[in-house]
Amino acid sequence: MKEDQCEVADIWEILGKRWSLHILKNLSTNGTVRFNELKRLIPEISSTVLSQRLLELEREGLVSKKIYPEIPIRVEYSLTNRTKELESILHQLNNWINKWKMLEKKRIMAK
Amino acid sequence: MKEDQCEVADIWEILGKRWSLHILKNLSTNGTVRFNELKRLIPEISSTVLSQRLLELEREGLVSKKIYPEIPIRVEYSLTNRTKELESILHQLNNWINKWKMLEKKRIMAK
DNA sequence: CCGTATCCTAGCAGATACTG
DNA sequence: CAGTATCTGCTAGGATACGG
Repeated sequence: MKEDQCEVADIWEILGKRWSLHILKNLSTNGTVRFNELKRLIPEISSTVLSQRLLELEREGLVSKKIYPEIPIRVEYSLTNRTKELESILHQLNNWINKWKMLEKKRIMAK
Repeated sequence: MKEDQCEVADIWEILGKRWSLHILKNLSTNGTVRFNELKRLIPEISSTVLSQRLLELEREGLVSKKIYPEIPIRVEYSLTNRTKELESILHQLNNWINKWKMLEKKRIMAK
């Protein structure tokens, strides 16, 4: 009885978490980003959560992490190849939402 | 500064909630479904939560509700036209996940 | 600079019981 | 039948402070 829907639920549990999408989106548009840079790009996020999300995303193979053992240390995050395909899907989702919000506005104005 | 990403996050907050996808999926495959029918299709869900989710989904225009004032009362839920487009996106997402899980398995077996 | 450890809090999930 | 009301955990998220 555990069919495909459950799998979607799995990924949703990762992507559905707060900030996951913000992170992916920022990596998508900025390419390679450092930890604090990311934090500046998403000002409302806390280090704790950003760290957690990145760890999860890395574990799931959605984000790759590169450590440069310099002083001070430098860590760079980017999307993996696998995530590139996801990008297009997210893009579609985005379009869908925008279209839908526009219609929403029209409906309200029409009243 | 509230650009498109924020909108995606919005929708994710709805869809990302527990059971939302299960509900949409069931409506997708069964077409028109009554409250208790839905509850039977998702046995682990409670009335409280099902009711909440349906309300949220309805508010967001993802689900339509039709009330037949019979006795006993009959209420039917179904997807809206707008949600149909979403279906295809979710389907793609599903494919992506499955593909990705297969690769995952292969990697583990290759060890 | 890049995080982890700690503690605190809000809100969600679920069980149960009850109404039009 | 189709819900709402209420109560109780629980845990994800957030603020803060500190360490490699």
